[in-house]
Parts: sequence; structure tokens; C-alpha cells
Amino acid sequence: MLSKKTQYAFHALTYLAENQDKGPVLISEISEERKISLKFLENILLELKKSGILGSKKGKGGGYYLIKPPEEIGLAKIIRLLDGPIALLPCVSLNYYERCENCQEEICGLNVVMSEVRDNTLKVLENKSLKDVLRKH
Amino acid sequence: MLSKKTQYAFHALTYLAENQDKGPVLISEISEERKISLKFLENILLELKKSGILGSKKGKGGGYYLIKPPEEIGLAKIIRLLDGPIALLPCVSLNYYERCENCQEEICGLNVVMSEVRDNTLKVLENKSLKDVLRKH
DNA sequence: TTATTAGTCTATTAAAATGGTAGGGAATAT
DNA sequence: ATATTCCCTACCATTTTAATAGACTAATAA
Repeated sequence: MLSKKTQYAFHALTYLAENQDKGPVLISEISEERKISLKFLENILLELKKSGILGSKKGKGGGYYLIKPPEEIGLAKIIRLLDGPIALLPCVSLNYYERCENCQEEICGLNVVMSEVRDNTLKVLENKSLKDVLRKH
Repeated sequence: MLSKKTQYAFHALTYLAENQDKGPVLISEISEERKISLKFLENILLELKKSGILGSKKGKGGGYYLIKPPEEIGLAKIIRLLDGPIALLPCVSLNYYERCENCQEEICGLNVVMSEVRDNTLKVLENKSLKDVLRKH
């Protein structure tokens, strides 16, 4: 399951996408609109900024904004950033690979199946963007 | 990511499948062969027994054994049992559904995408069995 | 220049989950 | 009867998660 952190990130990002025309949006506005603890949200937005997904502006008229258009922000990237690996086992993770302890990959059948799961998952997440998860009106 | 608990469960189950002919297998044997803490493994096997995947026998000559042939033990069931939901969001979980707080499912785009991820994942996990993850020799 | 606004940063905390341990108790075979 | 082996309950340490606090810095407007 995705952590609250990641879920909140999606909330915030879709809110920003839906309000792109308004220029920078206040953390507090997102916090109120999407019912997310203000301080927790601060951390999340900062993280998204540091990883190059968001831009920010301080002072009056400031706030956060998307740097790229929503269709260029992939879902897999967001999840990896805040939640870590998407794969179900470290030994089949593309971005967070770690050898399994006590397990010989060469003869491990789980490895094969979990790679397949990963590929199926990524087929969706890498080809869908923020644009695909905006609210439907 | 799957928890150690689930990973150990797969270790134990494949070991049991590979040694079905030997009759009941000692916890201690599995523990040694697959390098899993004995006491932790006890808990896991007990859980698998209670959910009807394993049988056991006490006393001399006792141990654990598979109740059904490996090809009838689905991977999704094992994961759900020890790790809970397979879906990435509570609101798209088939077996552990919960409404998301602060989110209107009807207009939520994430819901749609995450349902697709779930379906893709289950397509693999529900159609693969223990037999498919045995060691390849 | 000063007050205000708004993001930045570091640290802390409470609660839950994870991974593992301890030690009897109960059933069974010899 | 006794050795063997699983059963059961409780406990513990560590890590992760979710959230909070508060001081600091940068930008803007009066």
C-alpha cells in the first residue's frame, strides 16, 4: 500500500495541476482544500521541490507550482520518490535493487514471477501521468 | 515490498513442496535449510496452518506438510494472508476495501489507475501457484 | 527600512508495524 | 513415562510512519 505521504503528494499535485492558471498556490490552501495536516504537507512539498517536480516562490504572492505540464510528470517517479521501491522484492527492483539474503537468484522461482508483476505494474505507472489522475468533472 | 514474514513463508512453502515425499518436515529443518529464525518461523507456519494451507503433526515423526498439491496454492492468497492488501490504495482493494478519507471516489482519477495496477498484478499472482515458484534445477 | 508574508530547515514525538525472542503447554509416538 | 514436536501467549527492540514545533530565511509591499 502507498503511504499517506505518497497519497497526500498525489492530492497536492493534482490540486496544483487543477489550479495551474492561478500561479503559485499556498501550502495552506492545499492543506485546507485537501484536508492534509499543514506541517506534514510542508515537508512533502519541499521534498517534491528538491527532486525537481515543483517550483516555489516565497513572500507575498508566493506558493508552490508545477514546473512541468501534468502530462510530463509520471506516476512511477512520484511513488519511487516518496515510497521507495515499486517492486515486491528487493531482488527484482530496478531502482532499489538489493540481493536477497539466503536466496540464490539464479534458481529462485519467485524472482521470475515477481519480475513479471513488476513489469505489469510499471507498464501502467510509467505510462500514466499526473494528467491521467486529475479529478473527473 | 513484501515483508520478511511473507518472504519467509514462501521459503518455507517451497521447501515443503520440494520435500513433499518425505512426509512431515521439522520446523527446525526448514529454519536451518532456509536460514530463518526458528521462533519467527514457528509463528509463520502456525499462521499458515490456521488458514488451511498447511497441516501438522506433533510428537516424534511430526512436522509440517502441505495439505494441497503446490499447483493449487495460489500466490495471491499467501501474500494476502501474511501481508494484507495487494492493492496500492485501500479504496481499490478487493479483499481489504476501505473508503479513502478526504477523497471522493466518484471523481478520483487515482482510483481508476490504481484499479488497473491491481488488475495487472492480480492477473499474475492469482494465476501462479507455489508450483511456479519452486527452485529451478 | 520595516512589517508581513510565505517557504525552509532541523529536531522531536507518539503510535504503529516489523522482526524477533521466551517459555511453558498440549499432543503424540515409543 | 518420557522424549519429541508443534501450540500458544506474551513480550521486546527497532524501525517506520505520521505528525508537530519552532526558529530561520527570502521576497515583497508599505
